[in-house]
Amino acid sequence: MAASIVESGSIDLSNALEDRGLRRTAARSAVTGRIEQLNDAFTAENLCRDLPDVGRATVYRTIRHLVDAGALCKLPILDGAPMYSIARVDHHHHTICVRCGAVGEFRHSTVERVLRSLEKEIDGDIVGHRMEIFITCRACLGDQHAIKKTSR
Amino acid sequence: MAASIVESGSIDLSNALEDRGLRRTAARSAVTGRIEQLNDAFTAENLCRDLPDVGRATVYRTIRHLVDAGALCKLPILDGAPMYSIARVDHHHHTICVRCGAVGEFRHSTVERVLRSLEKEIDGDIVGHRMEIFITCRACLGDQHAIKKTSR
DNA sequence: CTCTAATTGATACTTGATATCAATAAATGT
DNA sequence: ACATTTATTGATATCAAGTATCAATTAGAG
Ligand SMILES: [Zn+2]
Ligand SMILES: [Zn+2]
Ligand SMILES: [Zn+2]
Ligand SMILES: [Zn+2]
Repeated sequence: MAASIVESGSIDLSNALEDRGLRRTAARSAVTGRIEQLNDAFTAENLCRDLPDVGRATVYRTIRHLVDAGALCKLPILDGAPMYSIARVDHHHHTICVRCGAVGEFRHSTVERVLRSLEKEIDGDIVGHRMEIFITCRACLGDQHAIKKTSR
Repeated sequence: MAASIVESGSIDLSNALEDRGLRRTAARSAVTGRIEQLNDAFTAENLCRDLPDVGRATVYRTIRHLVDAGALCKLPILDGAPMYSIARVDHHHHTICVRCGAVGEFRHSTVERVLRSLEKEIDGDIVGHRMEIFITCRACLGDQHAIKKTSR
């Protein structure tokens, strides 16, 4: 059930696919390899550009498998394409730098406690939640000349 | 500075536009009127369908103005077009029914307290946040035959 | 090595949204 | 009321993100 965990604590992406009964192919290895090489969150188009020899459809399909497997988090961005980041710990939330797009993770038990206390107040059954904190990251605070990494 | 407030506590949409120096036109009144008539969150395409005599560009432009004015909340949905809902109170978060798409609002001071306590932990300056709770709403719990309202 | 089912990727298409720009309508001043 | 100016409109073209199709290829089982 639980996917393989590598030293860093994050899920091994190829194994995550294999665990779902998917074949190990060159195209999928190219995609997972590239994602693991990246340290930051990325968009599907980023990957397509980085991997011109892998078809767009395959890039999108592989990302979808990884999200379904829980190995990638899909972060809806207010305008434009969603970003993806490797899910390094089990349950967490994200920080997103509004200047450079860098994505971080945080865990805070209080967030979950808030949910439990809201259960009374909310007119229905809670089935999930999402929280993002928008920040100006340390790097961007120190660099007045920062440019959006995700060039569009 | 603060936009006009009507009895219900929500912002009057036409006034919100006027407050931004925009002209009061028939097309804009049609859009704001329709939004106020709707009780639920909606997509841009919903409005276009409901208002065939208003050009798509105008519908999208008017929505953008209303979001900029803070009169509408834009809710990024994981797949597909964002939904919009009237901002009824100043600062709040949203519940989204995963079955029917109904959007609600909630306020909880603990959420804001969590943020303050995270300030130490987060590597940068917090500039904003977003939280959504996914629910099965009361109506959907009682109705096994519920159909997604947002037909696609 | 063979066979079968899964996978790939070029292409066409869909959807959501924006840019263009001539025609129209709102505000302003006379 | 009328002329002038400027904002607005909306048909159309275009863009962007992502999916469907499907013949050709390839992985994995036997
Ligand atoms: Zn994550
Ligand atoms: Zn940054
Ligand atoms: Zn519901
Ligand atoms: Zn809040």
